[in-house]
Amino acid sequence: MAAKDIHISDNLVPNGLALSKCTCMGLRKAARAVTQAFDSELRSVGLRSTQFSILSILVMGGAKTIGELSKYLVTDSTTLTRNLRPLERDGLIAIATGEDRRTRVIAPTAAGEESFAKALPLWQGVQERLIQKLGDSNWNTLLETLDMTVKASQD
Amino acid sequence: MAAKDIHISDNLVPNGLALSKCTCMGLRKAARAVTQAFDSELRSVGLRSTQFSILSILVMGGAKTIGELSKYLVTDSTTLTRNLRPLERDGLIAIATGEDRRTRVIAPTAAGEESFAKALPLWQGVQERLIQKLGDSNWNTLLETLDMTVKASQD
DNA sequence: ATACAGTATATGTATATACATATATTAAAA
DNA sequence: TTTTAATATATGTATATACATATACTGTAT
Repeated sequence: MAAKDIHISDNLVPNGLALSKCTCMGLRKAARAVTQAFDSELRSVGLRSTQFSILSILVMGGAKTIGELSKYLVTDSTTLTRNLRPLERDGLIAIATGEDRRTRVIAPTAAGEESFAKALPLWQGVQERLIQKLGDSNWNTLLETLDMTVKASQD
Repeated sequence: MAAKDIHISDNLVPNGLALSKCTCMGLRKAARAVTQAFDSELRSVGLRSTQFSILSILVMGGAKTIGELSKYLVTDSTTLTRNLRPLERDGLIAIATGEDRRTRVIAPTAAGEESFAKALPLWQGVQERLIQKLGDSNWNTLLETLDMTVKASQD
């Protein structure tokens, strides 16, 4: 049975809101689908989506502390501490103590920049195919509403 | 430094695509933000977003196999096998062997229906606040483009 | 200068996620 | 009918995620 053949018939709560339109489920579902697509391409260079994101921020934007990264990525800082481990282990980033010695300053290594450079055309391929399938207008709308959603969830 | 003060200045790849507009990063970021909001409400009834989603499908749509759930949720079936564990351990679902004895049929228990009923108004609160903050039109657009994105990622 | 409050990160624990692989069962082929 | 291919789920392993709590450091008040 294909996914599209599954119908959750009785899915209206009393006031008319549909559970099948749960914002959280919809977002997580789409995030899984898209992550699978990106991960599948990036696998050949040994990176995952999350790792590529972190690397891209560091390579394009320069060294950042864990706190800065976690705010930018809307990730708990304890999550980020752990997300950095595989990158450090593989020699793609370096973690140093900052001037404020409570902080850790994360910088890409030469190997990290190289890995990012290898991954970039693969990323670009998936990104472009997705934009093309969605259409420019829908894709732009998607990215805009995602940004709004992040802000709306936070205040 | 606030997240909005962080600027990834040099973020255009040669052909003009911006890394900061990575579809995957945007989706994952928004999924984290929204999940945090829903989880924060659902915590008082001991459910997480993922668990609430699964419960809602079973309660509103009836028993489903792991395969059916995994297709509907765009989740790897091995992930679903594991997602069910906490729900089973807490007595909210029952897992039985189907007529096709390779399959497992997942059904909500009475406790599961009760837990879902308790969670529903909490879910509704977060959902409505989000819709209100985004505006009906933006929210509808979001849910539509998310659906499109799932489809686009899959073919 | 010292005590105390606040901040940045780390660790313990639990769930979420997926790939590679193994197992069990069904369906198809010979 | 026996063999073989396909399907559904489970397990091993690794990463992603966040909360509660602990630790280390900074800044402030006295």
